[in-house]
Amino acid sequence: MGETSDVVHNRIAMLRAERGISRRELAEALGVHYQTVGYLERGEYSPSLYLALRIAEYFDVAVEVVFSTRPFKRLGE
Amino acid sequence: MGETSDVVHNRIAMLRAERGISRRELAEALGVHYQTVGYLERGEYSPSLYLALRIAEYFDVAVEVVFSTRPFKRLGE
DNA sequence: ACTTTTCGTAGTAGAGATACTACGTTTCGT
DNA sequence: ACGAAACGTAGTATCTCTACTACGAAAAGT
Repeated sequence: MGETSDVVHNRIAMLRAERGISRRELAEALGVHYQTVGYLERGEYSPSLYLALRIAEYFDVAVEVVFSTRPFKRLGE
Repeated sequence: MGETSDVVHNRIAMLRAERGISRRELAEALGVHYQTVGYLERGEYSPSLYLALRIAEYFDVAVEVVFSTRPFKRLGE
């Protein structure tokens, strides 16, 4: 129904920046189109659960580190 | 592309059994149709990331506790 | 035994996710 | 300054997810 807001926030761009890899590299590692990564980072839509699990796996972190129903805090505080 | 198998396994039915709640109760708490929970439990399809995050939140566990790209181990072993 | 709850199956309809192509813009290396 | 790489926008096509209705079967309550 989308009561509060069915938006999923993500830190893909941050994790990617942190590790210095391009969208194309990430997309290739995940086996998806490089534009798909762009759509995800811009929040145009959120990934399937399957993709989300593999993204977290790729970055070697828990799903909640990459995705959240609520906005992530900024780096300071 | 679905290289290996883009199937997502889940333990929704188990968690529900463990806590003694019905599909309808869970569905209501999540704000989804009660049939949707049935489809998920039977693996007819996997939830959106948004739903998956809220399911994990509802059961108060990490996403990886409920969902996995690989089959869960049985209780013994 | 009967009723109610729970679960499964089936079908339609609409929204969302992904692939893909093509072109424009910004950033980076040298 | 130039070319290349990275990023953004736009559009179409296809598949998946979710809602919803209706009906049947199994389990549980009384």
